[in-house]
Amino acid sequence: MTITQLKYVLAVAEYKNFTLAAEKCFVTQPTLSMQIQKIEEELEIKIFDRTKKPIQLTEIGQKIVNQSKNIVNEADRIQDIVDQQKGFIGGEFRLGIIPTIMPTLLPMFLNNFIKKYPKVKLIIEELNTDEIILKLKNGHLDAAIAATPLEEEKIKEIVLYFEPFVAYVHEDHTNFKKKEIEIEDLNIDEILLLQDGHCFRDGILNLCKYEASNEKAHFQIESGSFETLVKLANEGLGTTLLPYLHTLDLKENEKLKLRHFKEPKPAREVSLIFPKNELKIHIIDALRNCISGVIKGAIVFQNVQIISPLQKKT
Amino acid sequence: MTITQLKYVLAVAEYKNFTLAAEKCFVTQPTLSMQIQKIEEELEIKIFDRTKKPIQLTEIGQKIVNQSKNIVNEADRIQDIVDQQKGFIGGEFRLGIIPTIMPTLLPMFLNNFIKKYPKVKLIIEELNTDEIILKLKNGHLDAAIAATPLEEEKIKEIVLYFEPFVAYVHEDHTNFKKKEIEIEDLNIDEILLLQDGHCFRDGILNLCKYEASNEKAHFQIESGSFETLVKLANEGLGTTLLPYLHTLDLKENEKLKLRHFKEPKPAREVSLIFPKNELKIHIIDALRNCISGVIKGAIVFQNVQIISPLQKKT
DNA sequence: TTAACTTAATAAGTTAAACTTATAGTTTTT
DNA sequence: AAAAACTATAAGTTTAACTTATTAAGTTAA
Repeated sequence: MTITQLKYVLAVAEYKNFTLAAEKCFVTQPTLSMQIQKIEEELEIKIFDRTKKPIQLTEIGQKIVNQSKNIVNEADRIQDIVDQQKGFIGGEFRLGIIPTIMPTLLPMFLNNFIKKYPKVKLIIEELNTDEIILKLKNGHLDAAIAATPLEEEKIKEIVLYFEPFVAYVHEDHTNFKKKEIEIEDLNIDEILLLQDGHCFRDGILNLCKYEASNEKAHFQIESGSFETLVKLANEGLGTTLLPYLHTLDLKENEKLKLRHFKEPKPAREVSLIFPKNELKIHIIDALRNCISGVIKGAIVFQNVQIISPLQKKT
Repeated sequence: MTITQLKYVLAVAEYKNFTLAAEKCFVTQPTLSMQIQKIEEELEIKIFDRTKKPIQLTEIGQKIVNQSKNIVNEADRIQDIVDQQKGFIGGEFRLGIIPTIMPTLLPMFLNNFIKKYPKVKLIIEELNTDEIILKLKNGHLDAAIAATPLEEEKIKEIVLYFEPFVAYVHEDHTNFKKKEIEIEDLNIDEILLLQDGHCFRDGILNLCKYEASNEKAHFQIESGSFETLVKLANEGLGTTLLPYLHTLDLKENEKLKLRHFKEPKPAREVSLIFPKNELKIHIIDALRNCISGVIKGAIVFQNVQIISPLQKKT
């Protein structure tokens, strides 16, 4: 049994097709067929059920695939360990970003980063916080950008910036007449929120002293993007809260509806998070420097109070 | 990088000697030298510092060795997975046993087991409970025999038997005159205990309503074996508690000093414990049946109260 | 239902890798 | 200084991995 054979098995399991899998492995189809046969003979089991079309995994085959993923993953980390020791800034780097940060932050640093570190192959995934934590722990991600603090045992957080929330108010609302508003001016019943799963939503619920045990009957409208929420607010359907960076993209007439909070402004803490093993710490450092550089020009430091992204457990 | 190369690296790291490592790997010394060189070239680092005698690992080499252990371990599990699927009873099986169970239980079933399952290569280690839990979790052990319940998330327990505690009392002590004694007759200050780390000790402390926060000033005498404790008790230095199976090995004149408890007798629960992944469940089943068989002749069921091996967190 | 197509397996041959024996070069021990 | 212990190198063999070419089997389309 070789690591190469395991990689072939994983490829066939993924593509359900020997020919395609062979291409992806940069070998010819007979090579791959023979190697698969060899490992099947060695273990004296069939990994694939070739009678089905497309090819299916056998029961034991599925178990072997799962274990093979572990092995191949762990094997790939050898190179990471070496790179870290050498201080080499390069190789694959998988970065997760939560949806409410992705569209504003990514364009600010991405170009800069890939020019500065051309040897790094950055693979970016949009994921919510729960998925990110899972993937950081099992090694599918090298780092992520999310709202913190998360209080996760095996995950380290480095704060990048504090992003104040800004209220987006309809012209007819009483808050529209105020220059600055306070948390007490908000009514949980009239706030438009992102659908569940977005940690930004949890943060807002904390802000409004929402108890996790309550029914959700109030929130009839929940969207997956701020754009929708802004449009709904325009229709007079409620107030929404936007992270500061999102407000920069609004049209001029929409910006008039923004109302900042009095200090200390409610804000979210945005951090670069990564496993405590610090496997790719050099790339993480590079990334942090890069983001800190661009963010200084965009967010001035203010007196803020941090809203936790975790739901309060009453 | 191949699994074979990683195994060679591990062998050299273990034996600090290419020639010896080569033997253990069943290849010639040049083969091993060349393969080590090859992986070093591929990673462009030196794993071993050959200037030192005996050969030492470099800093990065140590990290690679650690990771290689993971990989090789995970790779070995492929065969386990296949064996499990086939219901094959064989291969290596690593069993941990706590020191207070080892000398009495092991001789009772070992011969029987190895005759019944000649294909199983049983590797037995004497370890205390903490070490056992650690090694079960990281895969260095396949199963273990320990006092339970342990309330460990990822570990499954199958009760083998309940083993009553028996008091061993000096002739001059008031308890010596009683036919049966009660827990209340015991005074924590005069009980001879095993040194810390043995879970049997923790069990006894629970039994005597010892509070974990107390000072340990009372226990001046703590030994690593029951033999010593018995001798100390013979000298009139205190009372000790023995698990029932240990009392069978006492000399006739010593047996006269044993005092059983009134029912419900304090007892420890002895279980076969193993990771919930149930990787070697067939061997575990075989082992359980084997032990249950011999134990039925040795311990008759009685009314008992289980003493937890965990220290109570008042 | 036959022909064309898709896909996996097999055969034969090549290349590359892993391994062997023999030997040279170091360092350590006596 | 010689012997011993140990690793590296060289040359050659065996084995394994891979290639191209072809066959076989199943699927789709005419």
